Amino acid sequence: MAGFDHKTLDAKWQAFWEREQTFLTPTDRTRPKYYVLDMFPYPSGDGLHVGHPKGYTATDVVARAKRMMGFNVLRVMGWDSFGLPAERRAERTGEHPSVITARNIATFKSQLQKLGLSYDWTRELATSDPTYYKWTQWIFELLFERGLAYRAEVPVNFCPALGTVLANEEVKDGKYIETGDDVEKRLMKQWMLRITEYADRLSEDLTGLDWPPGTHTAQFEWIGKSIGANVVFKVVGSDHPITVFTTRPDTLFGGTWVVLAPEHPLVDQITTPEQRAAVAAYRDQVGKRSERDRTTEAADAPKTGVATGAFAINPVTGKQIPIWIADYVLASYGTGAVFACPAHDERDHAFATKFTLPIIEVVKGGENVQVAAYTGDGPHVNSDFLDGLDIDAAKEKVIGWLEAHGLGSKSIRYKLRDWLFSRQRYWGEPFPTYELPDGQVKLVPKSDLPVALPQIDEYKPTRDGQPPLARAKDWLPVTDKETGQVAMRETNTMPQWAGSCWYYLRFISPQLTDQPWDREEEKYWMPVDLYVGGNEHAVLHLLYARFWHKVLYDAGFVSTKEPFQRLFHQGMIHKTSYREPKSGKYHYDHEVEQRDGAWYVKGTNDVVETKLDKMSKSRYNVVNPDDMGNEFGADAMRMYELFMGPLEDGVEWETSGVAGTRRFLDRVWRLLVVPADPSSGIEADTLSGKVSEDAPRDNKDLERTLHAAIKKVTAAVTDLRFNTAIADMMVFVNEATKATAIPRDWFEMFVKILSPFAPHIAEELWQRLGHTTTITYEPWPAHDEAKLARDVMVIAVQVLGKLRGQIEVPPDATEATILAAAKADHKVQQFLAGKPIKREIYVKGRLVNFVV
RNA sequence: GCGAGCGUGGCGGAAUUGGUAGACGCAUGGCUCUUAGGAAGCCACGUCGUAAGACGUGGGGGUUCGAGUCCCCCCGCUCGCACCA
Repeated sequence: MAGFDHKTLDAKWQAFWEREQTFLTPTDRTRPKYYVLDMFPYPSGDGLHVGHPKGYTATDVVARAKRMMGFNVLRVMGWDSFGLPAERRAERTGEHPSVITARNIATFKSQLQKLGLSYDWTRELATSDPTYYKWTQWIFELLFERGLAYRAEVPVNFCPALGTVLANEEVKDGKYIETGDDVEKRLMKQWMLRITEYADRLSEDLTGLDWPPGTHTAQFEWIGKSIGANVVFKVVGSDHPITVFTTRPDTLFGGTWVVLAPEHPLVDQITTPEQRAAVAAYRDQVGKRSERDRTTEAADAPKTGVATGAFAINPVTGKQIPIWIADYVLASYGTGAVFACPAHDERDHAFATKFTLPIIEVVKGGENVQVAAYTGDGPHVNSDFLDGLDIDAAKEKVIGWLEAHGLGSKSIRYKLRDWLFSRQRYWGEPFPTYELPDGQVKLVPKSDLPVALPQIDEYKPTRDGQPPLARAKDWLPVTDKETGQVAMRETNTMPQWAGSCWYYLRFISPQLTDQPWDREEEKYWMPVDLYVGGNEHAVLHLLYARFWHKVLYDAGFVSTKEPFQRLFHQGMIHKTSYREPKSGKYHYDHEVEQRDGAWYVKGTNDVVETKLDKMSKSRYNVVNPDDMGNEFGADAMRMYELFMGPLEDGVEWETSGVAGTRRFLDRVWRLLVVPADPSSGIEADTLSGKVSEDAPRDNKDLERTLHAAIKKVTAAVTDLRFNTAIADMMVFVNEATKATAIPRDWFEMFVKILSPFAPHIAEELWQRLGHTTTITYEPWPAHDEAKLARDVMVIAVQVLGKLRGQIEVPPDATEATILAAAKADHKVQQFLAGKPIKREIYVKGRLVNFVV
């Protein structure tokens, strides 16, 4: 054995931490706090792959280092345990989802524990636990009481053949993508959350957050605030005017027709008898398309539409313009009606081209607006009182004019829609509501929470398409205490997002039974100082959680406006997958071989395609962290996860890289320990004697690399740039391996900075150095800037920007002596060769450049 | 289509932010030790060249004493967004 016995060490120290409760959250409140949080996983049946621990290892290094730096650290893990896969499995096997979920959680937990992650497991929680979802329901009641939860008839994708509701993603061209069964729009009463009420604050408060710019932008654009105007178009021969929303009221003079969404209520009233058949046919055709399909076409895609035969009056020109219907206008956005200005809008231009409608230029600056729309700025033309103004000035003026004439007003719209909060599933939080015979909806009294999920015999929807909870016949009726009437419980459940909207608060006091969290503790711990997770949650989860948090803030239950002060997305770990193109069959990497630059199934001529893919069981490219831990140890595995490359980058897993970090740890081990080697007569480990109190302290190279590593690792805890910090630790160990002796305090400093990365071996080394307590709370070493200086400065000498030599000078050498020394260098002299020096450039401590 | 980002050895990646390109690691080759295998240690490792040296960060051009880094054009890849009025 050339190094340490990782199996013994990993088990020994994991047992020690558990026995000593080393990672129990501290209770004194005098020290500064640090709340570091991982996005908690959905405990899938597949277990962990090596991609999961990347983020968890990064946060673990931060947590462990912060503890040593004197912070009280809140470091916790839980389970986002409601969700579809467990329900689907239950449908197949009849096993209760809670049983499936509990088993998966046990697997995940044991896999995580084998990595030595320093979670306070006494705070573990699961969103599907009634003691947890009791408070999810409690927050829902708060939303309801504040007018932010309401019920609405919402069209859902209903598949009669399957008797179930489908997500938009599952429907294409009116068919279920899996089976091809017809899908119809069916109105269902659904819970909605009024997130749009918080649109402005969700947008504005992003500014103060330390978030990746991409995520910041994604949320900002998702909310999609646009400022414009509502403009009233009178309809010829009708009392019902059309209100359109536009962000370009300045182009009204170029407005040559109006388009209504096919579903617009006015369509029936205004369509002329001649056009009725065409309109009906078009509406029928559009009705089959989902809104998603309608909105996933390019702006310049060919347009469809039908004229209603009716005419509207352009409010600024007074001219009559035709009214059309077209599917690119959506009933659910704006007012469901637009006016078209083909000269300055791509969609309108495509429409005008298709149906030969007039195009009037009103902003100068483009080429020929008959050929292509011009969307840039410029002076207005053909626009009466707007002529000569730029877009901003024209907008302001025309809105003033519209308001003065009662024909419109300034208006703000958001892309963000209210949040559809009902799911027709079993494995989710039941709504704490019931409906009286008269349709009135009431909340279950808070003292009766939680409304627990009832047992049912089958997890499928009912024959008539009711959600699975409708099968719980005994559970459905409930007596309203106020009126004595028998009411019916809600059969929808909440979406998976619900539980993850507030779990970071429950971690603060997860065992509390009479409150969701302790208010004083919340003031101490919030906000989350560092939140790490994948960027697939850039919008939905992170936006929904912010929304709930703001509601809780308004209600006085939390003390911060925002939950997550700093956000970081770790990159995904990929692995090559091998797939036979014909059959679509995947192969493990040991089943394939490379010949003449192509890949084949071993021993055959069957070609396989290679692709760098996400790890997934179905692609046969999963690397299991348990295998890595068994072969190389948890510490080597942890270090490789962070050494692979920058944390935010997606990289390919290379198992040979783990062997490299393992070799590094073996080298560290041998600095202190001579490993037992029975074959050469050494029966037990002994201390090497290399690390000693009286080792000479004049090894400047060793001291410098130590302090450089301390500096880099300390910075890495803040920057989350671990790969180069590990490289610097390797440099120190290479230097220490060369040294004949290492002062004991230097080695101890190194073991301390190593400990967040490789805690098992660090604890063992610490103990063998004679310490009796854990290294977890040892004070973090500080680097000494003076010790980073070298005895000699190496200065590069360039002539005309090309490297021609190097000189060594004392660190305190003046510029003049350095320049003189550089000129004296014989190699440099060859290139100067009597030519006059025009310029001498000296970059402090780095280089000299002569221009000749 | 629009937007953002990226392109560096056989591979993952470094580069003090305009100052010695290739740190650290993987893979590979050589040597030492070893009965052997393995481990460990040492050395080499961008290309061409015996060497001096020349060339070299996707390609082309520019700014500069000096460019992987800044500017312009092109090529390629990745990730977002996708008729939002």
